[in-house]
Amino acid sequence: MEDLQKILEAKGLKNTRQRKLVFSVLKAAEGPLSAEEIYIQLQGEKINLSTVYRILEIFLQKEIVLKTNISDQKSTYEINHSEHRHYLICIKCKKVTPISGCPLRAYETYLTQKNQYIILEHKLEIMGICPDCQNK
Amino acid sequence: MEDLQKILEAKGLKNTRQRKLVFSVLKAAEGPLSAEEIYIQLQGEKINLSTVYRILEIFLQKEIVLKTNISDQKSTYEINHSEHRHYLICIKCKKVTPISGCPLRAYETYLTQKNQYIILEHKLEIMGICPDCQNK
DNA sequence: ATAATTGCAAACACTTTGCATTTAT
DNA sequence: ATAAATGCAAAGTGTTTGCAATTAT
Repeated sequence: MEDLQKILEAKGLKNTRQRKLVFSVLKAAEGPLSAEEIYIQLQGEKINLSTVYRILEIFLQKEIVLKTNISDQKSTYEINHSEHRHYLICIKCKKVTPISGCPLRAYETYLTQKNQYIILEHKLEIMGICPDCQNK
Repeated sequence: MEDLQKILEAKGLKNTRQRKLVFSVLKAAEGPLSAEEIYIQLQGEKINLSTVYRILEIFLQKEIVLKTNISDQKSTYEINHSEHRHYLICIKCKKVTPISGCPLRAYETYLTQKNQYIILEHKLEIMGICPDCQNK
């Protein structure tokens, strides 16, 4: 957790109990989590759901987390390992599996040239049926 | 619009005035539209926003449209040209530009083998700054 | 000490739903 | 004639906000 302290300090943010909590939940998570999922994992701790939202918002601004809209309504958040990641999403059990590597670097270069776009980032989500659900 | 009539008939759905309207707006659109954007384009016509939502929902089930969450909150919809598409999204003006071709077919094959996943579909969104906004 | 952060409750934005009425078949 | 679709208003989610109280520096 020393990570966080330095990061926050460097960005002029206070190292509060609630921020540590949210950060630790995200750090331990396998995949992206919604604000509510984080909040639920913190039952017993004194923290408000709106505080979770505010923390995620400021973590996002400071690029400590990434935000995605994998599923329909809820946004989800994950630690921003600068090396970026994509996920396989099982349409049956909703399990989210990280995949290593990104197939799009070369393609981005091509697109930049063709469309005169300055490309900053991309989101890729691949949906399918996971091995477990195939055997049901 | 004869398209729609046949499609609906084949799926046991009624060919209503409202469904024709929503379909025609989507057909004319350059990129994905939110329910509200569709509704706004139909001002003057007698149609309710909740009807737009219901129509989009049933079009989605019947695979007449595709649904995405490009931006934060609102879902957007587009005609399901079976040949699938991806978009460049300008982070400044929010303009959505379709790109031709999909760079992921080969990669999907590779993933299937590596992860034992049955891959059904994917979403790819590429964010950047469009040529117009670069000159501002 | 003081500026930033939090909790709480209330507001907001997007979407869904129940039910009576209308419409396409 | 009848089952499906719509309009309307009300309820449901997920998220944001104003303000007073608390907390990290």
